[in-house]
Amino acid sequence: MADEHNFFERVYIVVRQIPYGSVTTYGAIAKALGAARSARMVGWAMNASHGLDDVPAHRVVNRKGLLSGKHHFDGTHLMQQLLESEGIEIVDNQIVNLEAHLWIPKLDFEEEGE
DNA sequence: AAGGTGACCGGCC
DNA sequence: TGGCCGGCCACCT
Repeated sequence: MADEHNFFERVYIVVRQIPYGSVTTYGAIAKALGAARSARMVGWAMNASHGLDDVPAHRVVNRKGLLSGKHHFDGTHLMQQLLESEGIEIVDNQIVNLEAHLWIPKLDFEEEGE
């Protein structure tokens, strides 16, 4: 009954599966949705994720590990502190050793049937 | 219905 | 890594 017909929901589903202390990139999410070229749409979906406590948008960063979306959070450093709270080091709004915390979502665009 | 927008990505220098 | 340019695609007005 999930509104998976919406691209946004698809993004939320993936983001919600991001484990604690891990982060992922827009490209990875987009790829998991089968639309690696729609990475921008992923960001769009995140923008709509405001108010959705089920969507840890703070665990989503751009390709370089930059907290691109921190600017949209309630607090300026809210996103950073959230990540640091999970054991992720952040310097200059950028994740340190991104690959160490990088988590690539599996193709769950049909995993929801579980 | 059409145009503009955007929390991006990849390629090139 | 960093800066610039084009492409991409769904959402909003």
